[in-house]
Amino acid sequence: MDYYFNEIESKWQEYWRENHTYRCLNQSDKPHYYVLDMFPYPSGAGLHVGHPLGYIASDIFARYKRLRGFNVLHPMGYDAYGLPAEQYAIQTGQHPAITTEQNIQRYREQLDKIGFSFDWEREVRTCDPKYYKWTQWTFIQLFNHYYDKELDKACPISQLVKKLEQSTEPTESGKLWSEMTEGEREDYLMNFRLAYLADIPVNWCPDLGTVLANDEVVNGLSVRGGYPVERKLMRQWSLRITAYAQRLIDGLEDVEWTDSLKEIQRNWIGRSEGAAVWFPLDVKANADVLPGAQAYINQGVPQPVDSFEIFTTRPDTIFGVTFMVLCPEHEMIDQITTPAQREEVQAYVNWAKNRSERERQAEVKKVSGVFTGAFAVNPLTQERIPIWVSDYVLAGYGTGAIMAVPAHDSRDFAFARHFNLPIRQVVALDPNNLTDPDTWEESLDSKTGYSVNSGFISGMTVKDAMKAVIDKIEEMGIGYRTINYRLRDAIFSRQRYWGEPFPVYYKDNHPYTLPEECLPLCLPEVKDFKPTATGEPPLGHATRWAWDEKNRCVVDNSLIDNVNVFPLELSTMPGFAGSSGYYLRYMDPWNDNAYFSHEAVNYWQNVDLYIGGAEHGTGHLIYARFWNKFLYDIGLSVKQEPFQKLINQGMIQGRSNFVYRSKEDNNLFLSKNIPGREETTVPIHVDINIVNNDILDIEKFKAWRPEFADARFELEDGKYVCGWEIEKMSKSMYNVQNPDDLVARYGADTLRLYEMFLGPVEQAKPWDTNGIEGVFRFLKKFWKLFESRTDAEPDKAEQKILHQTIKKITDDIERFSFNTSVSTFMICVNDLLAKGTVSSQVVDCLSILLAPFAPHIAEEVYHQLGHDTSVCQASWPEYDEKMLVEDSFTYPVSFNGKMRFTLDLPMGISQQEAIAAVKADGRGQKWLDGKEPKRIVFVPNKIINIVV
RNA sequence: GCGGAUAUGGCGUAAUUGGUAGCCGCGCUAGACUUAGGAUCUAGUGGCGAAAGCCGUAACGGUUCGAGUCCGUUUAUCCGCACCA
Repeated sequence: MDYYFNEIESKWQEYWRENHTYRCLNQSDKPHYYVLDMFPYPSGAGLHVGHPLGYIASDIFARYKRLRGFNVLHPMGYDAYGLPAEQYAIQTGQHPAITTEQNIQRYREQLDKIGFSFDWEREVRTCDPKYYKWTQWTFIQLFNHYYDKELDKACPISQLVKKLEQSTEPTESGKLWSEMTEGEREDYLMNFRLAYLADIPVNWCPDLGTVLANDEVVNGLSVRGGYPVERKLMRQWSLRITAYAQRLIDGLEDVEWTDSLKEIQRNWIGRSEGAAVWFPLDVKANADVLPGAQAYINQGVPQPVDSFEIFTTRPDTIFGVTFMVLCPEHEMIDQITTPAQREEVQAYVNWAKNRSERERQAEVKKVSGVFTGAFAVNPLTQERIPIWVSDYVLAGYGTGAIMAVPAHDSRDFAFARHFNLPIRQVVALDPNNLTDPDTWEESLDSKTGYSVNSGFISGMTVKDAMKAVIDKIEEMGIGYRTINYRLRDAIFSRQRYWGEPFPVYYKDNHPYTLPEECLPLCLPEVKDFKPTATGEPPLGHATRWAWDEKNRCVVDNSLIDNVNVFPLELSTMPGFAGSSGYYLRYMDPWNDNAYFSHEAVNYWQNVDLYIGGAEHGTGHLIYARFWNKFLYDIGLSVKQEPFQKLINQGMIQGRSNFVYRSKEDNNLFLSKNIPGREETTVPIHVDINIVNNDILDIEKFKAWRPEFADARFELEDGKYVCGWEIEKMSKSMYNVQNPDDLVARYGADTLRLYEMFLGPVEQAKPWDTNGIEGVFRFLKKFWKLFESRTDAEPDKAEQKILHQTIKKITDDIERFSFNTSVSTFMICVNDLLAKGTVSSQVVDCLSILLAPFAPHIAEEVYHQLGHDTSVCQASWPEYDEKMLVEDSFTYPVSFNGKMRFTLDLPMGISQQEAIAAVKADGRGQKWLDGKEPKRIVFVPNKIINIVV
């Protein structure tokens, strides 16, 4: 009987569904293992062949772990909130919930056909109120916690309040806590809450009508849609992820991720060690602008404006400072600019402010700036230095003010050259051989030299000088050792509809969170998905928020407590809100009373294996780690790191096919290798589904589009050969391969094996189906092998093949080398077929080995061999070392390092025996030529080398 | 510019981790069985050479009896960050 994959696959998929074969319980005597895929955003385009790549890999591992006796949690769900559904809603009026539901249905159908072993009873959707209740709940916890720097963890804000109540010191605002009004207290606490509201410069995308997080903007364009993004000051919710910067770096030590991904995260967090130094204003030099300066000079009253704080990673170069630079946004520019410079400075600041983010980034090399007329004092040398303004100093990093050392910083160097400012060398690779900096072509940024012209640090290495300078400034009280991070707080508001509503209302303009028992605060219906006429987010259209428990209800965007009416927050949460903790919810998705129970999290701990794309390296994977660490601090999650081992599946690119249309004759198409084709034709994308192995199906091509119905062809060898190119997988290039077609044609098992066979999971690769036949052929051969089995006991040769296969497959799975596993299976089946007979015992064992990879055929074979349970309840076979032992080893024999021949010798022989065997061999006699060897290198089971 | 990675036949890849480079698959060539082949099977397939043999893992150099693998320099490609002081 032939291998009818259709029958087999639908039969077992139904069996698994009916028997809840992959249901996973939270109680078990077995050890636990959690295998997770990054859950997909259900886009309208459906699943393409790139999605299942990671899912197949994780499914193989999950199935393998089950066979190894683990209780495996392997869930799936949907990251269902997102911009595309909402953009579609704006265009068509179709409610995003409906589109999303349809897309989810389609995804589910597609996934089911591939035969995954997900426990669908644990499915989560981020847009489900039962789920986002806990997203909102976590937000409330973030709001109600602050980061205690001494304990180095999040603590309840009530503890901070208690400290403030007991404190006799005034706060930074200058007032005692007890003297503050409620509003002042709320404002003050806002500086500490882990979820806080603040006026911050944000990435505003006018076309999307929302703000975006840093990782959602690339080169000044939005990741979604590619619209321009501008900087804008807005009142927004943010998460104080920067409080966790150090722990996010440290935690990378404890996880098994690739070095490159860890490095991406380290770079994104961007830790820099250095010093903050106060550069006082030179009051005398600025007397004409500084209020109170004359009084200070004449009568010695306190200094009116004290100083600028700068951050530097090169405190050792402080003797080389020749000017200071402020960012255009710096708040003190107005106070220090001299009347003579005022007009010019204001013009520059305005110009800088109105430049788009993209312009600024595109013109990085262009130097611009303006002198304020003011001067500061180098606190170490008492030297007077001019203060400039330039947009190469960024407002968001450090303090927005720098000390410029043009000799040793390339940007300062370019600035100094452009404005003709002095350059002073204070570091040299060779202190005895200094050259005039004015003749330099570039600055000396290296940290390997020695300090020169630098007072007490002259002669020290840069490293020592750094330490000495920091010690000195701390001693003098003019600065301190500090660390800066590039990481910014995560902007958490989106002016969009399709997201989690904030559980927040406003009283006297101050935000308060809803009581927990009021959650979830459901997303209301709106009649329009666009912003309101007054510029409010879409939720401003809502007239009734569906919520009326506990005698409270929300009407007209307002919370009514029967006495007062409070407006609600109208923005929604960003995409990463729902995806930051979903892996924890899978542990206990039915729980209505908690995010997840202590029992569940104590059992599962964290994700053992996480598979997904590296493109989430600076987004989801940072946010989720932050989210988890916060939940850890408040006693919910039990591990500091959410994802123990992480594998990044490589991106699958599209492989486009082309036909070549003659320039003269629109109906004539030339095959790729026709001479002169390149000059006389235009390549046209052709649907890859009507091309097989680069050979065009001419009839299907004619039927594809009316314009090609009368097409004529110039063929080669009777075939039309198409051209091809690797491009992004996209509808417009007709190169999207969806898995359904392949499943229909070859079956799910072939698709699964083929996706693995394509190459290492981690590697990016173009999709092509050129090799899929070979994998299909293998399954047919395996089926043939199964049908030709005998009831005899397996003989020695079979056992050797089998045990080699067990060993190889086991090793391959353990190191995620699934492409070599497929090869191993092929070799095994070829060997057994070549041998002629195979014992059903061997086939039985092979069905278990194959079950993770090709579960349907394995299940069918396993049952036909007389088992009445699912193959996934079998146990993984152990190989027997004895079956693998070779009785001889083939030694390469070399003379004077040159390999001359090989010699089969028994295992475990001694050097004497080996050399005797070489001497006995005719080839050995020839090379020794009667001489005694000078030296013998003998490595058992490796090599025999003879020096003559 | 900084950081990370990769480089092997016509193609995807493999190499017991320093030990006969090219397993497995695709493609290709020849053959068998066939009314037929988008089925199946057999043999061959890195290059040069009639053969013996020589050459060959991006390039050059080094360590080693022995290097695809380790070290150094260079080149190319991919990815991440990018005026982060």
